[in-house]
Amino acid sequence: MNDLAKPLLEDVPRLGEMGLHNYAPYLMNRIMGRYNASLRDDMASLGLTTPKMRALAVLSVIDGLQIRELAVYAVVEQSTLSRALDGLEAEGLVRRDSDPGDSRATRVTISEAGRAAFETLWPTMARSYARMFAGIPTAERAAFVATLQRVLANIRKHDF
Amino acid sequence: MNDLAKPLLEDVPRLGEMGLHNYAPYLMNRIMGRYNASLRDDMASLGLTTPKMRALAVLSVIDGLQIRELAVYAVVEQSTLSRALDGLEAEGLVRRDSDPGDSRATRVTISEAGRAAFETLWPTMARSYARMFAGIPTAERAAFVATLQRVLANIRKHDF
DNA sequence: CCTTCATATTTGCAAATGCATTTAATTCTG
DNA sequence: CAGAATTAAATGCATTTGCAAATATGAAGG
Repeated sequence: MNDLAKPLLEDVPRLGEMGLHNYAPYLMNRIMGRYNASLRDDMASLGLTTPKMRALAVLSVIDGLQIRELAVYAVVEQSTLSRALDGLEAEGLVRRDSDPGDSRATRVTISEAGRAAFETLWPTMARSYARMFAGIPTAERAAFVATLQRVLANIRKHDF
Repeated sequence: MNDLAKPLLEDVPRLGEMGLHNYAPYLMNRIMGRYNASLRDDMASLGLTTPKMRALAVLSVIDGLQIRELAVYAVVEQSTLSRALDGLEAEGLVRRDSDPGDSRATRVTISEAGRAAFETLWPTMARSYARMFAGIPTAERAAFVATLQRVLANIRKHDF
């Protein structure tokens, strides 16, 4: 066993000492739990599920992704995404075409109807976002996003 | 309709303009998606599910909560928590006692075995946490947590 | 004090989820 | 270049989830 690793492991602070409200992962779960739940309710009234909504949101920004890439971006299990795409395709909001460069893969394209659908739900998302950061100055928001980007870079498996 | 609300709604920036990687809720979902998935795998090998693990984590810090409070703290649907507690109680990790002051309610207490169980899984959580914030200086972490607390205060429904 | 409304928890049930497997295609290796 | 290992996506299936209803208790109003 490595000598250097030991002190690090022994130095782990206890959760109770830090307190839940100073533990970033806890706070982030609390926040996203509420954010996603509230968004899910809004989406339900528009006939969309969370996986469908996330797929549309990502595709509205980066179109023509492979399904496995979309799964990473949208933070949805690949099998769940596959079924969400069945629905979106049936509703004419996206198209699945075989990837010309790799015939195992499928590229997903958002349709005009899909863009229109996202346009109708975006104000709801934007409203949630505005509420989250209400009263937080621009500089603080920017610093926050910068840290989020560093954290994502630390833990992501894929390089996107 | 209120005059003041209109300009705000029209001013909503588009997601595409901001880009996914500058959109805080997106980044947080990406981060927590990976964090929770990785933790879930680790917990599975210890025979615990995410709801069980979260309940134990919260109780290790704040014991004797009512179930509905625990559901909020642990970010678990109450019906799901109810079933997770069935499991934890059967394994002797927590106890459910009728609340003396309100016999509709149940207070949940962590047992010694429960604390011990959490002690064994905490190093795993701490390792994930350390990895997330590797290379991020103390001051930046503190600012980040401060912003998280403000955001939570903005969106939470309960005052805890 | 009784009726009505609200709150805490559990449970039934249908739907959603995710793991593991399958199918199909690509890449690697000897 | 044949065979083995890898990757992309879809699907079968058991588990999990969460909504809604049921149960039980407490609080409020006339």
